[in-house]
Amino acid sequence: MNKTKRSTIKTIAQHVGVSASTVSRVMTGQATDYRISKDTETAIRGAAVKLNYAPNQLARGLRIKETHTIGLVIPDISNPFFASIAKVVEMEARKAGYSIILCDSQESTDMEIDSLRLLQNRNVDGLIISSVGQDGKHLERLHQQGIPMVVVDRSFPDLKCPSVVSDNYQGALDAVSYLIQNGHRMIACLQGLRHTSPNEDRVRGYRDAHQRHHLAVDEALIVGDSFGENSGYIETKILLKRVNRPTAIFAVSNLISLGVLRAVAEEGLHIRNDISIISFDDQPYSNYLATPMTTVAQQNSEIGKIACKMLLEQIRTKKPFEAKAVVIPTKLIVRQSVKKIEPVSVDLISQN
Amino acid sequence: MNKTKRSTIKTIAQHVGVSASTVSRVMTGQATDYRISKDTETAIRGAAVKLNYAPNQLARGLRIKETHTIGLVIPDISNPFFASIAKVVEMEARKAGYSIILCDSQESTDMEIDSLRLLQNRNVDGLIISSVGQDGKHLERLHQQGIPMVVVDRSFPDLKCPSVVSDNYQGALDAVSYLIQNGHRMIACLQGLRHTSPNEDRVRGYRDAHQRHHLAVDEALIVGDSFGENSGYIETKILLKRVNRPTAIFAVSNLISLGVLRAVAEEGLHIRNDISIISFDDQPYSNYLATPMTTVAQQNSEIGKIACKMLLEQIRTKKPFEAKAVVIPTKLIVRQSVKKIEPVSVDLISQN
DNA sequence: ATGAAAGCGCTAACAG
DNA sequence: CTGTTAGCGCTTTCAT
Repeated sequence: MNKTKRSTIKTIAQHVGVSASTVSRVMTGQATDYRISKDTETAIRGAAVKLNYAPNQLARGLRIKETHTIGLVIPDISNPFFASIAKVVEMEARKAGYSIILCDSQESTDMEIDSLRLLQNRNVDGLIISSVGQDGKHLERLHQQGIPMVVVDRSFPDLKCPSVVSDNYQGALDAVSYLIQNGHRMIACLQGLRHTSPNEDRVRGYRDAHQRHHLAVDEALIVGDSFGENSGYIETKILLKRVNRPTAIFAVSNLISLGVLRAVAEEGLHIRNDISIISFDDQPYSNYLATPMTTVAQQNSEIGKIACKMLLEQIRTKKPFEAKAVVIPTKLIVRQSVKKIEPVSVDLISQN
Repeated sequence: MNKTKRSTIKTIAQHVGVSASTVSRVMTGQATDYRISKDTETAIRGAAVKLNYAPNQLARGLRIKETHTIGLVIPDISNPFFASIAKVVEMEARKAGYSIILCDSQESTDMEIDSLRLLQNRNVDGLIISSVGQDGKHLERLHQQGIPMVVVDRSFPDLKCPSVVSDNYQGALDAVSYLIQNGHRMIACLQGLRHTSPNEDRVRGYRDAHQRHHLAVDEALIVGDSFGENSGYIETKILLKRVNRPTAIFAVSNLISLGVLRAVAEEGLHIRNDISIISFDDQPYSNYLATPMTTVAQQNSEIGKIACKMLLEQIRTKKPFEAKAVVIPTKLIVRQSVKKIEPVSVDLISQN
């Protein structure tokens, strides 16, 4: 309706009686470089605020080929882990004058590829991505085109591009070792999306913990196929029906452990008394659950902050990619969801 | 490094041997409108995929004055409530061909105003905002300029702009009535950021519930000033020290109730036995807490979905604003955090 | 110390 | 059925 035309560089040029170029120079802070007289400068600045001028970033971006936007593509913004990363990325980026275009890939590779295309068409200056793909093919393509990017949470061995991830292997190793030290021998591993680096690394930690304690891993106890709540629920339901029920569960994500809680409650069982659990991802509520949960905490904010800094650095220097992989340590937060038990029968095998 | 220039409309024009306009017409799907020959069309399409052409959205936006982006500004993306709204907004928007520029205002009015300016400079086609401001002044300005927008979660009586919010008043009324019906007479209200509509509406519900039961409200029991966890923690600590400790708490947000849990645990007390609680916002974990929590559930996804639809509708029709306020019902989810007690002394006053 | 002109990539009259 | 031209708002040589 009352669509008051936004004032442009031209508007204020004729208002002051100078050329557009001069206005541009003042607005981009090159007044002194071009030795523009103090008078005209103040006149221009005055008119700018009076006419409420703000540069059209679209036009600017088209001209200088820099949009000061960065694309953030993550598998699920409603997952607190990614939400907290998004939060700090947005904050850091904004401080540096960048805006975030958010894409939720919904754990789908197709959606992810679509997002990437879309972001590229919008000329983002860089990309922060937590990829759901099995491989880094589509990322490699972008990389070839010289688009600055950093991968978070999930990494690809063959992708020469900076990444920042938690020490998933060590975190899992710590968790499962703790279970074993507490006497557990039948430990189920509720894994997430397969062939993704956090999943593989955590499962590897699970395996190695067994090996270090000279325990065989029962492949039938490694189940699940998604980081979501439902996978945790379904697999737990099945596990609990087994004649030979595991004494503990290692859940590979916060959502999965939520599913475990649901299943355990439904079966009328109790965490700790009936089955122990350790979950990846500490949450604000972890300590206030029916049984306060022992977790592997990731440093979400650190991950986001470092990723953003690395990306901005890349953008600024326009330097070729360094495939630097930053690994952030995790921390085992011991609470009460693990019962100390006397290992039975099985542990005759392992005399460590 | 290997910065392969993106192909433009021109590239493919000379490749095929036609003019740029023709290419443009084909790419924008106006081939038939302009009765372009099947031959040239297929030739153009062929070249487009071969040269991996994708229109530069910046240039396009500059020209047609539509960027197909919408700005989403929310107080805290790491709050699950807002994260879930962001999720569905992104999904709906994308389906319609729009991208989201995300701004986290960090519960600060200044940041919010900054975000709005920024988004305007980026020529977003519309805005979805959950404002932290005391009034709608800065929103009114945008509104005057004819920028399509819809307000979510928080609304302003004097702002003539569509909004979609939960029925906060009714939700609070239900919750507090439930407490009263269970015999509670000293009910603390842990409120959030004052002068925001959800807070005021919920507090009003709290008051009216008392009135309907002919109970006086003790103003000293209405405390707190932020939707954050810390406010809930601090105020609860203080409440628990009172000689005349309240028997129940009505917490106005999920984060606040988390603070309550922390304080109560720290004091060695137990939810329900020592103090009852109802909290706004149901969460996936609510049912698995030490004492499963009775909550007022909002329909987050609905809110986001409707807001997005309304915005897109506005953008499409370019129709003047309708100040339609959509109100989404809440639902009281009864669990076990409220103890049934025999009202003492005080209730001699109320013989209803 | 400032202006004129060209052009970023695209679309939309207008002209055949 | 297709091409020419102009222009969105900005920056940046190149002049002066």
